[in-house]
Amino acid sequence: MKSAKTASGRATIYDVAKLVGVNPSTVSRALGQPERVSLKTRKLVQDAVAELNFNVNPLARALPTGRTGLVGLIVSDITNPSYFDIIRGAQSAAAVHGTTLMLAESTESAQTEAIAAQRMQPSTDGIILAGPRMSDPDIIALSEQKPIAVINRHVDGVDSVVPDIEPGINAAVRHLAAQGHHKIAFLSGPDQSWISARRWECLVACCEWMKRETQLIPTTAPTTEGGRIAARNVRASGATAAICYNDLLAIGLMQELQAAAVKVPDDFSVVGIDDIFGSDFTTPALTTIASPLSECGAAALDLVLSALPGSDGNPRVATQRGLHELRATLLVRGSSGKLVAPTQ
Amino acid sequence: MKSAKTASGRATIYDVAKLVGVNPSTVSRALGQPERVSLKTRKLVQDAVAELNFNVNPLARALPTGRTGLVGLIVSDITNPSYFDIIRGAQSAAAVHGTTLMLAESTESAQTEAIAAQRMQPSTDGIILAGPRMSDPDIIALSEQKPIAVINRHVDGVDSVVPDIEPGINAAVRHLAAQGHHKIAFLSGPDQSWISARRWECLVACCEWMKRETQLIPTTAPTTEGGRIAARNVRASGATAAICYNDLLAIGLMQELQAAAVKVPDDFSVVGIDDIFGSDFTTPALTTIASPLSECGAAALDLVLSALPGSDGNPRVATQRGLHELRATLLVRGSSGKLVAPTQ
DNA sequence: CTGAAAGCGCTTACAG
DNA sequence: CTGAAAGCGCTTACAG
Repeated sequence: MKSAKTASGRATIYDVAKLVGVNPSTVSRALGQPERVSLKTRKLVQDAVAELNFNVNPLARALPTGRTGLVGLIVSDITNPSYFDIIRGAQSAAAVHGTTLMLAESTESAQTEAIAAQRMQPSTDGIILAGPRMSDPDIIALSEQKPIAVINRHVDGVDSVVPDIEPGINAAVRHLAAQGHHKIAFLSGPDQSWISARRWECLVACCEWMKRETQLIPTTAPTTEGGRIAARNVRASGATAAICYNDLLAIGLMQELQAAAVKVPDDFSVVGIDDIFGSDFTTPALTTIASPLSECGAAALDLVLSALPGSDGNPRVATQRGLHELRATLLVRGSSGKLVAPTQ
Repeated sequence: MKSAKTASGRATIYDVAKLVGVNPSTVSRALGQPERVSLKTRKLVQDAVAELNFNVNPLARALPTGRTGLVGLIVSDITNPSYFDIIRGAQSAAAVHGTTLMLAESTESAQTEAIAAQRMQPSTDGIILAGPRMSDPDIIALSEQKPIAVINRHVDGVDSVVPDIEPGINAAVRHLAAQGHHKIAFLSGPDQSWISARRWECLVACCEWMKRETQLIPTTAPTTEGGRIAARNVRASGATAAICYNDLLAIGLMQELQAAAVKVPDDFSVVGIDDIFGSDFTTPALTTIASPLSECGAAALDLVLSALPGSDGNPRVATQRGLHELRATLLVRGSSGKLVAPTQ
């Protein structure tokens, strides 16, 4: 540490004030509301700030104002690439607004998630929950303290960002049906995943309409490993195609099927959801229902920020704001296609 | 917001103190140094804390103590999957220590990076710079204010984490030489990337020793797109194999070569560096020099934390601390192999 | 346009 | 073991 201006080694507005010969409050004004200060002092303060290499301490500022300039982002599993896009989107949006992101992970545990949220709560202006595992009441309780935005889940009265999956699922089922598939398996996500249940419901409704069979295959984890493990059950179900809760599951499933000499897509078609990085690296490239994850992250950040006192501040659902880009769309690549050797 | 205990809607130690009937300072002690308070009051305080759902405000605590419990992490490009592993490693390590990560991005610009660091500086206990683009003096200046740890770069007197790339490069060159390759191209990283220069130097030395030719191919960006663009120059160089600054470059190069009907690895071998997520999804799977990125993130966080007043606090280089796992190792997969149809 | 004062929520010597 | 006081760095009515 360098010879200190202050205990923490940095210059404060008092140092600036002394150098300029004004009151600290004037420095504060020159910094925060320059129009309320004479051009001359403004200039003097700027010079002193530059000379002392002064930066305002956002933490100290946060105390009297209640605004920290920090937004928390809690993801359930930082290992999961889907969240990378969300993090990226939120981070970029944050940068635009001069806000900084605080990152935490719930490791798929509702309790860890709640604790992380509690801990972040006092030091942030608001929190984004990406794919939360917490209960609705817990989330609502949280949202009563500070703005909360939820991604991929709907909670009454809480701002949420959930891209419309229906067009994607519809397109996928239609696509598979057209290729001769009659029974479509669904590899589900974690039990507490709200969005997994929605996707399954949507698939059921769609298959009913299209007169196709469908079957739920539970998985041990939303990972490639989980997909691998589920492969046997998928095969045993008699389905000839699968739509998976996420791309990781789909990739794992495909790998395991191929390891068992099941040809994709000739013998079996695989469809993922998300379009994560690398999903087009596989052979065949993964057909997937692309979810605008990065946009979701950005939208969630915008929601939090606009819910802050000073903004318009009406809770709303991003998908209802006419954010037309927040919908899932089918991306047909190589892993889905005509059934060459039906198993039934 | 709920009916407020305080302006920000939360209970403070004053509320707890009032409820218990003690002085706020006693509450503070009961929370921070419970052994300095009678068992009875400690219990009373705990109950009141639970009843009021009180959480200490880390920001307010930070002001008198100078410790924020926050560590900043600045990456040059959040879009680059290599950084995901670093972020992940740092985040996990942070969670273990009850520390929270603040995330920022420099978008490959030295200036943006410096600004981000300046902004983070007052509100964090220390900062991790992953693949910094800033100049040495700037980094040193930063490190004089708060603990700094640098990943994939060496700066005099600054804690740094840089996995030993040499064993990986050596193994790669040996491997390629054994497969009949005589000229090896290197697709370089960004100009300001310290580690790119080191990797190139290392390759030159190794090729010299092994009596192989090598040639530097500059790239426009460390992305798949950059790899694609470089493909033509790589081909023109007469090299029959390439080692790339990172996997993204390698994957792009491979894609473009394949698009031009160049067979990998029969006509040309491609080797990446990092072993990012998805690098084994390609066909052929990418041979790569695996870098322990996640461990680097964790090690950097440990360095920052241990440099804090109260810890032993001697700057050192992680690789010198006997962290044997921090070395790169060759992962031979399908994208490298025997030269079937040499071009020269 | 600027100063002096009080306060944001917490901690920590200093007394007792 | 506990209270009263001062202070961390900043902001914002309130006067002038």
